[in-house]
Amino acid sequence: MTPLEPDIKNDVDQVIETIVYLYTESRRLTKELARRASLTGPQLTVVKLLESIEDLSLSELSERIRAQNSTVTGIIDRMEREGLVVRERSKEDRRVVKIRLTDKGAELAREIPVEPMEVFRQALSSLTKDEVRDLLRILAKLTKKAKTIIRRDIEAERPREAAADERPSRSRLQD
Amino acid sequence: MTPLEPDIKNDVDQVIETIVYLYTESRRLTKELARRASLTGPQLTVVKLLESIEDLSLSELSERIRAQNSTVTGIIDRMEREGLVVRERSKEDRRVVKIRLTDKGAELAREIPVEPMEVFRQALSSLTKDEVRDLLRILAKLTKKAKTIIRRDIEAERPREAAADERPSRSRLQD
DNA sequence: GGCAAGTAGTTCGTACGCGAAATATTAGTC
DNA sequence: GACTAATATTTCGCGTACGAACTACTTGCC
Repeated sequence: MTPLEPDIKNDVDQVIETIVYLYTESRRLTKELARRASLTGPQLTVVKLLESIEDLSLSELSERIRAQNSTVTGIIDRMEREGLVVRERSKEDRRVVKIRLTDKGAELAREIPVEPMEVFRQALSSLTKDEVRDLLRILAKLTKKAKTIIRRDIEAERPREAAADERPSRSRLQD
Repeated sequence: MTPLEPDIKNDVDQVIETIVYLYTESRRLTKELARRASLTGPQLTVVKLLESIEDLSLSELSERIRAQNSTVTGIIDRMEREGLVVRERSKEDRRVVKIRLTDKGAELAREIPVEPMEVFRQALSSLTKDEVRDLLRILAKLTKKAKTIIRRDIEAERPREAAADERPSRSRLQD
């Protein structure tokens, strides 16, 4: 591929810096807003998700908030302890656990008007339609390339010498 | 020409989705690459930072990797335990702790060619120069707006006059 | 000099966040 | 119907990640 020019390298770093900034600040603000309702960031996300969808399995929840099942188990544990949600085993498939808001959790959800990544949404509203389109197009191209790189890189786990053999080397992307 | 269309909301969500995807996948891959050197993601970041700069105080390190001092203390603890870095009290200011790579740490750094956020860098190289410029310009505008929102929102936390009343329960600690 | 205020780093408690292993249940095969 | 593979969730160990409280040291001020 075409190697980067020095000044482009600089722009690239700037782009990375910006994306990291936007992402981390957005998370931080979500956390701050959550704190006012005595919640954590992830808990707020779960509460708002369950408010709109209601009756999600733990796996579905994990997928939505981009976390592993083992992580979500802990989050739900603490929310259950606080009386915000309840676990219910599914009748059709007894392996599945459905998560629902309690009355207390639903009331809390109503009181909090925010959505996760709200900063993004508000900030994006300051862009023109064309800018949003451009942004989306470029980011889409970026994502496509990134997916290729990720796939290649995961498969190239043991490329150098055949000395390594202890790694099963399976790809695990959940997207 | 049409001022507002329903699919703009869709584009906005798409942009958010994409940025989150890029960020989280990039972190995941960094972590994966670090694992091959028996490191964690943050540890890899620290090693590569110290390779290029050498002699950073803990606070400077915290700032660079966008984490709190208390977080970095733990990371350095574990790296010191592994013999990758050493702590050294500064002569000029005995409160300051300088972090340096050991020979083992320096050698490890040399063996690892990656930098954090490497996926971004590689993926961005697939864009044209103009696209990178556009992306940078739009993201800069986005950041500016986001900063305004964040500042406004933080100020709203401590209302100078008693204008807050829609918040029912006072938030306590424990979050 | 002496002391109050500030700064650098650590400690502590809590909550993610992940991967590997364990458990429980369902589906597929003969 | 029993055996096996697959799926959903939990458990466990470890490493971040943060804010509040604490210690050690420095600076500012008199």
